[in-house]
Amino acid sequence: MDASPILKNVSRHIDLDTAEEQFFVSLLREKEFEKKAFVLREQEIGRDSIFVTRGCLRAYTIDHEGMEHVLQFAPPGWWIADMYSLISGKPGSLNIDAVEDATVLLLSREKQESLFARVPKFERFFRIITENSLVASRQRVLDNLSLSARERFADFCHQFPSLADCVPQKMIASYLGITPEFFSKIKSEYFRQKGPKSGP
Amino acid sequence: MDASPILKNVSRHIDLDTAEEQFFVSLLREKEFEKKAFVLREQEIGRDSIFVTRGCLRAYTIDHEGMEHVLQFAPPGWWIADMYSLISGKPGSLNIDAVEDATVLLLSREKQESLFARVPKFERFFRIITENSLVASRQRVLDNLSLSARERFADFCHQFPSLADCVPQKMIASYLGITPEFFSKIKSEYFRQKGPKSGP
DNA sequence: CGCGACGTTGATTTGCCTCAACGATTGTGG
DNA sequence: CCACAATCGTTGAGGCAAATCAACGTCGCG
Repeated sequence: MDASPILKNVSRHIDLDTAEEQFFVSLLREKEFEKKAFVLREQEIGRDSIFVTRGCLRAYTIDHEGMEHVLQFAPPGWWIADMYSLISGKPGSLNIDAVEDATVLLLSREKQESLFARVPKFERFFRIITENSLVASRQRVLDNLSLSARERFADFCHQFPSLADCVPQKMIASYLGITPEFFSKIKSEYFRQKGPKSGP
Repeated sequence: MDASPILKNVSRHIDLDTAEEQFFVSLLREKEFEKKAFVLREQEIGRDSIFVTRGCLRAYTIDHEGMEHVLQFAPPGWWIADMYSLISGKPGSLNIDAVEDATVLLLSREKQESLFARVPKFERFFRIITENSLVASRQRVLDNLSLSARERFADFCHQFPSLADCVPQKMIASYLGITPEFFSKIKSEYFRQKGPKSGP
């Protein structure tokens, strides 16, 4: 298991000595998923925080009409989880699957608690990344309230320029809250005046 | 200053001895705001986490067309802040003002850090309430993606039955992402078949 | 009392959805 | 390695949910 990506991620917010690093890594399980494989299904209990080292995951719900709604994409270096299920211990409503073949590191809630007990700094680490996620999620709420579909599309292109390469359009459309058909129309209109693959 | 509401709030997630309680309370500043007074304006730096003990605050942005978009209401017992500004130290885009006369307790980021240093349990407390906020915010994103205006309205009525009493309709409309006019139409249609103020 | 903010209601418009038909690409079993 | 199906993306015609615009009633407050 190559733990360097996750150690680099952790070191963005806290400093660990070698013993702490080793203890942390000893709690992780590495797992691989093929494209379209489920990491977590709705109604299951999500017991793990998931860190992606290769490929891309996605979290989404299915509504009463069978439509998918994408909550999050997780490319390498990102954390993903059904946090409702994780903190309540109850069945969640999120599906998490692999957009493309992926490798992840899993940290169960149980092991996370023992990590907090032995290396309290991690309490700080997870507080900080949760704060950052909250800022991003709230910004997304505001974007949905205040921006048109075209504006949200343009924002997405700037915020995640690389995701379009590995994620099907219909999933991005779903993330933006529009239909695949309308996404296609917006996109062609957008690149008509910007030139395909950006300007000068 | 009556610190019992905030101590009760804290005790939901961590246990404090008397010395810890006293130290925590010593870091708080109490402040009052009249209806419509600003707690924080956009472009200012939000240095405080805000706990409401009386009245009601609201956080919102103003878009390029001058329209307000409500991100959050904070009745008594709720925390509110411009977390982007709080954690980055940069000017934020949120306005926070009083929907009605309010009393709040302020904890500056600086004092919060000294609190973490002296009583590490608070690192845990804020991690947990941030996790809960994140769950709620993500659920709201999903609601905006998957529900109609009518469904969001009905959800809001169940989730915050008491807010309608102290918050003007146009602010609730803004929170739900609809116009005041359409809110009015939905509302009359909703109560036509449920009876005003709910059934038996 | 009179003014301004708020809420209501109706007529009209519009951004985005639905439905349908059609290429392009992917992938899969023979 | 190819035939075929399945999935995906594109394009157009028509429809609907919610916005906009406008007029009017009501309430709180100076």
